[in-house]
Amino acid sequence: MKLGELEREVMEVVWNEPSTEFTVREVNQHFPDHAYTTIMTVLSRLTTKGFVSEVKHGRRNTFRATASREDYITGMIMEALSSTTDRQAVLAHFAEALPASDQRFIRKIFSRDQAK
Amino acid sequence: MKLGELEREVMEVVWNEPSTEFTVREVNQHFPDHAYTTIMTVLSRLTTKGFVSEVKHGRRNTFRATASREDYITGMIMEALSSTTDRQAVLAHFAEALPASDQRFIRKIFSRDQAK
DNA sequence: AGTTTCATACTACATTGCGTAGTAGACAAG
DNA sequence: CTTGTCTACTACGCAATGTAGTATGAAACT
Repeated sequence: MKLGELEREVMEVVWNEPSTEFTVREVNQHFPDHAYTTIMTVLSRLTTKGFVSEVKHGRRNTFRATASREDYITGMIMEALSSTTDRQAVLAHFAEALPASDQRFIRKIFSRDQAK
Repeated sequence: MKLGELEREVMEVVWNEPSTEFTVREVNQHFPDHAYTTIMTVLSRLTTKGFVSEVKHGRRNTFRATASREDYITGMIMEALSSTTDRQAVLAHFAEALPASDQRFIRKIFSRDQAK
């Protein structure tokens, strides 16, 4: 599922501390220019979308990320990839377009677990 | 730039024959359930967005893709990647999540131009 | 030439997603 | 019991997109 701009910014906050449970107020403190209820709405929508889970602690509910940023981005990439029949053309294109440092990194990954 | 659902479907049509110049009617024939003018509007918007170029042939204009599907998808992947500070975590995650056949393919690419 | 056909340009409206936030009601603390 | 805070519910505006009608003008047919 796709995220809007503010939704994404909120996710950045919770992704940065994956094991922390945030109250609305704590999240809101990262967004001084947005109303408390705006952040509530966003968190609520993110809950519906499954990006955060809401834990009820009496009346002070908390939110935490259900998955990591890496999961999300990897998911986006997978989705992009799945939208073509010619995966190899895309992969090749993609590999070439990557900066050299990323290419080296990938090379390293794949030579490391060559055995597997 | 992002595409809507119908916009994307129209792009699929023109991407499938990159060197063909399509008239509106020709594109419309792939969408029997949509009005001619709907397809016109979509093609017009795709022109504005730069995904197709419009060539005026007197009164029967034609449209063709300005870039390949691979370009587009690669662009999406790059954009996804650029939205994190920790590229390597994502790349590693991504590499692991790929099906074995894709992994083999990447391995092959990178071992081929090891020299470069 | 006059009429019919067809393509395009322009305009318009509905829906949806998202950002924005107010208000009401519940509950807790002082 | 009053004041502060938290959540649930509701609402509104805007932009993107899907949808398509109408007007206009050119081409083709007779």
